[in-house]
Amino acid sequence: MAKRRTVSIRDVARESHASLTTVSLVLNRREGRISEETRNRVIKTADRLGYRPSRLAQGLQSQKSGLLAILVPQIRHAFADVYFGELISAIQETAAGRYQYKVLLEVANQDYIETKQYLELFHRHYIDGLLCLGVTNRDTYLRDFDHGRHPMLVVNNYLEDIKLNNVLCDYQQAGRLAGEHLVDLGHRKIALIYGATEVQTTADLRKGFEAALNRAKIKLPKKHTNDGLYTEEGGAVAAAALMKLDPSITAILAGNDKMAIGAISGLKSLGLRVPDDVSVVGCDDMHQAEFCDPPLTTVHTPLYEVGQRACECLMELINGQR
Amino acid sequence: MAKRRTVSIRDVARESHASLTTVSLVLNRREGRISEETRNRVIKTADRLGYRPSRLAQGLQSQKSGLLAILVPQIRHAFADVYFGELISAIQETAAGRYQYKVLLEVANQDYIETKQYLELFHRHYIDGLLCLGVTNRDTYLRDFDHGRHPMLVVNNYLEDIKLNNVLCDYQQAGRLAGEHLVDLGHRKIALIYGATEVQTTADLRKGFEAALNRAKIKLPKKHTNDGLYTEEGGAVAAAALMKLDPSITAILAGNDKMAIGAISGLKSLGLRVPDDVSVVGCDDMHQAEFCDPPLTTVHTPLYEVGQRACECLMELINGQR
DNA sequence: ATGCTTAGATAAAACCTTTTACTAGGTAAG
DNA sequence: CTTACCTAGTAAAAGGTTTTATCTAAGCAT
Repeated sequence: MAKRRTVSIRDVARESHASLTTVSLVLNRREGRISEETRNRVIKTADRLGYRPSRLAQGLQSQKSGLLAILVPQIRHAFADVYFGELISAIQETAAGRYQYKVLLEVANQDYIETKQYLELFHRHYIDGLLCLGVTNRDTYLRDFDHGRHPMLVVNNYLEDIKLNNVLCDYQQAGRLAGEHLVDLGHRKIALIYGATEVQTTADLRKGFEAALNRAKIKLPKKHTNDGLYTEEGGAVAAAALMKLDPSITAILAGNDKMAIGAISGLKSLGLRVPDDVSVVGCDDMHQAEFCDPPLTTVHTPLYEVGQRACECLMELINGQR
Repeated sequence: MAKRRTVSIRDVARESHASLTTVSLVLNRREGRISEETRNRVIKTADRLGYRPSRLAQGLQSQKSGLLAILVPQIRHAFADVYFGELISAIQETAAGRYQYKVLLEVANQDYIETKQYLELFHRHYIDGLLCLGVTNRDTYLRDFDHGRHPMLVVNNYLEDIKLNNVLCDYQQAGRLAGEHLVDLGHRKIALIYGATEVQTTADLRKGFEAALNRAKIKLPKKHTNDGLYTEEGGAVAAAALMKLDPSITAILAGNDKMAIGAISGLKSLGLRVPDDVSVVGCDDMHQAEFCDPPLTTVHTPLYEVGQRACECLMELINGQR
């Protein structure tokens, strides 16, 4: 590995018989200060030497790292989850495409939270902004951000008692749409498999769903709801338990597509046919849903747009706009 | 937003009546050079002031960014893909846990490749190492790395004519296992839905698969193979086309689970029953596979381990070991 | 008293940029 | 002729760390 020293702005200055300042001004295209002749000479030299400004030095000077981080909870192989993946794709593409920002990946495990790594990220000038995904009410550590000193944003969720910036889609409406759909199909005994009670958007989904049912004079009693843990396994177990409790159920809304897929699998292993015996509706519109048997009916939530918008908002915060 | 200047090592030095050097030595626990008394004084002051060394300054000094990048191809919403997600999870966890390295996300779109951003990443000292995912033979731009000056690694793939470092699992064996399994079940008319011909590991899978069939005196003629584009849609179309060409096929191996799921969906919409009429075997062992109807038989490829190992190898390259 | 060693500490250089404040030389206005 | 201003350019500071080379005072042997 050849120990070739990296060419610095100093080298360009020397070789083009100009000062550091001049080179910097030319390369950052501050117009009007430098003569055409000098400009060309500098650019040519920089090209010849293959000069590339060091991001580290630039960052040190500007106190900006040009990086933002995405913080996801520690679930089993977090990034293999389609929900997070969709958001991450949106954020990465927006950050790279529109803002020349790069995206860092962080997982909030036990130790990470205890040692407050998420603050360290800012203090040590690793990042300029932070996006939090998959936030629940248990994530009280986010209170550390409520003074609003660091640009950060909660994506597709919010916390009841901590005031933070957030971008999300309307889960109440999603719940309402799903409810109306099932009612229109003539169902009267309808159940809900929710994700986790500590997630506000789940509460919203339920609220919208229940409101739609109530409008059709249908109740959503406790025995018609169950926790599916946001996983396929959980969905399967929850669906089976629901049917055992009340075999007359004819429709189920699941809080996300993973649980819906699990629920279908669980129902089938009970010998029930989907959708003939029980209808299942999901939520998220995963690409996979289309290839299930039967193709899953699902409420579209514009995750990609949410990610995009979140990234834009974060960049505004970073640039000091509201 | 309070304009509170960040506390630097200089402040710690002043407040603890010691020199910059002393503070630096203490904080980097170079043993033996500093008296116990001074050490304690410095540590206490640093604590009191809440001093945090700036990663940018450290990086500038050490010429290390403490970052590695993962480069994925530009497919539709790249990160919402379970295959990449699994690898990324493994890499992120290994990098953060064992090496205190952070992980950057990069997508290789047209413009990215044309402007050689992947080289820029190194030249501008953004990253110390690079992991390339989803590489195909068309990615000839990787030739830029063949002088081995920059620590980089191709993950779970390799290129025939460019010599690069890589870590991968044995797809020939995966193919062989799948082949033997289907032969053992008594199938004689067996088809293959491959991912993309330009991917070496796909070629390996096919080689192993064909070898296993040949050993049982079964041929794999051209009309028994088809391209599934690595997607669910592709798998569905490919499966339908195969059955149209030769309705006597009774088993299909798909190069990954997404295509397998698509194939099942395609077969069902032709009115065929799975597995009664046609068996389908996938490859990758996606978590989802278990909840398909019927539960998908799939060859386990140790993606998590591959990601882990890749990260370890990359760190060795970064640290100058082979 | 002189020289040698060592522990403890430090000044200064290096890493690479950007920005601020300044200079010299010229032109236009009063 | 003086003042003001413009142009093209530069020196130096600032940003925050680590490392190298140097310094000082004390202890000890000669």
